[in-house]
Amino acid sequence: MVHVARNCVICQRLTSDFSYGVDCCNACKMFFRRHVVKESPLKPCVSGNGECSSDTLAGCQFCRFHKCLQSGMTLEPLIPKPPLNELFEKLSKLDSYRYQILCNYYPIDPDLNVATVLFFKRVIYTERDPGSQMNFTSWIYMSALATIEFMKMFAFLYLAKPEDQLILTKSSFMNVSSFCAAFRVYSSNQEVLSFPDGSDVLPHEFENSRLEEVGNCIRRRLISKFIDLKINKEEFLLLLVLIFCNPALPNLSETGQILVSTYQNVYSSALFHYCLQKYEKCGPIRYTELLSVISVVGKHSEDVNNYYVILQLHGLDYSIPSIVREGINLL
Amino acid sequence: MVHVARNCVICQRLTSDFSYGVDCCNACKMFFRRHVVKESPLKPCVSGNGECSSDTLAGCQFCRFHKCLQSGMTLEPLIPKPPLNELFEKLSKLDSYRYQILCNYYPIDPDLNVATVLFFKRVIYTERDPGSQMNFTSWIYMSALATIEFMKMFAFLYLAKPEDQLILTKSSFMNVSSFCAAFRVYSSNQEVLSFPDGSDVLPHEFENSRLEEVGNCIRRRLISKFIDLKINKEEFLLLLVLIFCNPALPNLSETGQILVSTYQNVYSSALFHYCLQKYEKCGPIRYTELLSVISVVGKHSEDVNNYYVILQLHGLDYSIPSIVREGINLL
DNA sequence: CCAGAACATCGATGTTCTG
DNA sequence: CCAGAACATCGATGTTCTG
Repeated sequence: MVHVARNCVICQRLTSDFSYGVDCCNACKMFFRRHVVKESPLKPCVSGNGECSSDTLAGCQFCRFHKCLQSGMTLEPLIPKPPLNELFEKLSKLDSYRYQILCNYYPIDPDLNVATVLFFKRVIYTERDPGSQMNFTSWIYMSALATIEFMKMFAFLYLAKPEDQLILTKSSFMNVSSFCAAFRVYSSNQEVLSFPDGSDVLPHEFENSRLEEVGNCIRRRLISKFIDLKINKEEFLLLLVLIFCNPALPNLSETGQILVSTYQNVYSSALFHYCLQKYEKCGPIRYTELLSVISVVGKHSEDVNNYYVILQLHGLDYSIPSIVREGINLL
Repeated sequence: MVHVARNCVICQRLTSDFSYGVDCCNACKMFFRRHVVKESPLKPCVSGNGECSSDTLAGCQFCRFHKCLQSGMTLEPLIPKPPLNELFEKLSKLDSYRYQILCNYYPIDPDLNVATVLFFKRVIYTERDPGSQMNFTSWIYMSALATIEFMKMFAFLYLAKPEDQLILTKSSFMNVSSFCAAFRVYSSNQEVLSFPDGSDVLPHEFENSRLEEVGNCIRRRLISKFIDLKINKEEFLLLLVLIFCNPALPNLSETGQILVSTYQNVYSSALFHYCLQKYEKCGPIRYTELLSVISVVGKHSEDVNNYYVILQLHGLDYSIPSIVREGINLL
């Protein structure tokens, strides 16, 4: 038996190994493995443009990792998959964390944008005075922020290229935010979307029949779907993650698509297993029903988009924070 | 005697030390010391915007180092100062390296810009076929590249913020390039600026009395100054560095000014010591004469600027590579 | 008391080895 | 033969100690 030396597809060093589906040296194998297993964020590209050449690859986590993805290294089996109860516990904690921020904090900066919230390690918030009055504008501002902070807790986001992180966040934080609000309202047996203090999720200051029509869809569509399906907390939590694990976004890079679709797989298979466990032979049907919630979220987001377009046409969109505009423009 | 604990001005940790002129902990002291002594390039800012907060400072070389500079830490005594003969040997090597590139290489990319050459670890060049014909455009293109590659060898450049690196490079590579060409021509007892193959440093294709006038200043001004002063290789090498250690550039950040003026100090004091050693009591006068060369470089650069403005006005600037345009726009 | 050498620690990376 | 645990190394950072 002859060992044929080939070049590592990542770093070009000579190797005779075939690991994770590609010809690569042990060092690159372990590098990739560790980052996926630990989900530790990548240091930014050393050359600044994500185009380190192979002789500098070893010094640039970012380029090396993305070269691994691009070369087709097996990603999915390496992703940690805790038992379902642990997973739900973790997701539930993250969701409470989101709700904590939403209800109790306010940032010092009154007009943050998505990129700032996403790329700053720590945005500075102050605790809200319990007596402080929230209005429509401050509620949607805080909803956006709390949701983005929630999404930031998913470490895999930081394995993607910064531009992909931005695309993913911008295109889903509004959906995630509505989805969470809808589940809170549904859990307290109400039927109309509202902010945590019970106030309306849409501005009230004008009358327009078309606005009212779209507004009512926004207020009710998601919640009635929840009622139909009698969705529970566990199902809610996994769907929540699936909403932003959407690889079909325009402009996502190749490695972005690989990452997102792989994580989508991981979470949807968790959902599938949960359904089997809970509903036994009806599990597969339940699973399909649950996935249909995601298309309802899509419809909801069209409603929101339409609503704001109408507002804008009538020049009534002055109270919309710019971070929310960023979220809507992409829907 | 009571040790009063204060906060490190860099990282806020408690400390009772006073080092390099500021209240700072030993860790920050050693961090700063090592980077200046080793002149090792800083890893890019982790948060991407150069605004890491004090709790993340320890993880971000870039922000930590610039906070050190900004807080007024003593920089100059830490800069390595080799004996003059070693310094000249080093500078001479770098200059030969520059000339090697100028005469023997050509990049694969025919239209590189300053930022790319500066921030790429390694631009890809191929060896020139000895028979390959260089024309005006390819010569000024290669002159720009070789000069920027030369400047990149000065490690202190990479302690500055990327935006300052760009300002420094853009505003001096044309001057450095002319200065080197002038010295080469002067050394071979000629009086008219030319490229290494003897061809003219200005394009020839048009007649215009004003162009001729400015062109002759460009061709002769620097060289006649060298002849006047009988400048030698050592003096040339130190002046060369002083040309781009110019802290008086517009838009240079505070830390950029600190860095550049400190290195300017180091090199001008080396020149002063050389003059004392070589010319003894006439040293100080010689030193002053030599510094006056720098203002001649300034005049030369005005000539070049005027020349290209005239070319542009007549629409005759089509053969100027864009990297050269970047160098002229800033003069 | 401060500068800097020498030593200690820690995290990332690379290599060897076991199942 | 490959996956991954265990061990080894290296560079950056932090602390102790000496002059």
